[in-house]
Amino acid sequence: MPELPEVETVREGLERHVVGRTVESVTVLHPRPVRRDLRGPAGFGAALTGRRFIAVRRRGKYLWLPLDSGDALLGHLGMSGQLVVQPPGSPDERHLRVRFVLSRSVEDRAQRASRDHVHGPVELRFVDQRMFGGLSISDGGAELPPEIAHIARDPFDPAFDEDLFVGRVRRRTAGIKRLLLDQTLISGVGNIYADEALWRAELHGERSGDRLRPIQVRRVLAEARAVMRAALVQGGTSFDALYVNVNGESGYFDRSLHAYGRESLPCDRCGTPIRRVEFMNRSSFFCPRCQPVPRVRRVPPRD
DNA sequence: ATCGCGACCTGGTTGC
DNA sequence: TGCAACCAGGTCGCGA
Repeated sequence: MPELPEVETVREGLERHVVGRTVESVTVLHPRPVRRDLRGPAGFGAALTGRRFIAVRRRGKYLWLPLDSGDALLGHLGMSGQLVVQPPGSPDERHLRVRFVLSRSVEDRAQRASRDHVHGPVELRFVDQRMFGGLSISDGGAELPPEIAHIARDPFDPAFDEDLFVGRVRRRTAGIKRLLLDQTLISGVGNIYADEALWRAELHGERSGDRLRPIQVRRVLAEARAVMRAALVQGGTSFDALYVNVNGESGYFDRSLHAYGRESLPCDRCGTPIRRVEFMNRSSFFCPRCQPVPRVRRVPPRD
């Protein structure tokens, strides 16, 4: 379940191993992951062949790789996506969907020789069991793909506007968890870190945005930052070399979770069993004592 | 504009 | 042992 920390870990890996390389060939093994690209699988591959990756950027859970053409390769990992860098010839992953064979230019080889000892071709592979994720080419999207212009800045973006976020949350009637998951308000937060941030802030996810004090919104934002920062530090150390993992490192971080996935286990603060409830067709975990359900029930408007 | 829900996907796990 | 139901959840699109 890649959220911001996992995606940032992938970004760093790609920056190290893919930037500067040129696309020699592209093989789309399943059409679904490139469904958003109107060129179709063949056109997608043709448009990328011969292009060079010049950077890797991220906003929230989206990644994009600006190309030497001014366009960009835009990607989202969805629920189960991975981007891995492998030596050519290594066995295909079970759910390999797209393969990019990358070469390294002579000038780039000289430039980066001290940072990266892999000189031969490598493969960038998009692996995705459930295929909620995808790749597409964003025309002119090097700076910021227009497809994701509606996504808010994430809390690690230096230009993230905290006052703006607080103001927008406090004008909304939806529960704070739903608002944390709204990528147009704040990006990068998913179900796991939303629950963790709320546990740390001692707020129930159903508390309406417009009934929260500014300091409470600031608190949950600070906790979201803190928990994602901690995950990022751990995730960043869980791989090196060529293998850029997405799912693997969440296992490391499991041990640091206080709410998510801990149904019936004692709250680490007060010992009360953690509760699990259905929410938005998924699960929410919270401590019923530290995070009391709001007294005034939010009722959806009738008629 | 905002809210809240269902659809999209696959495969590992659970229960009968 | 076999099979079906359930569960994981990010994002989009829709109706209200």
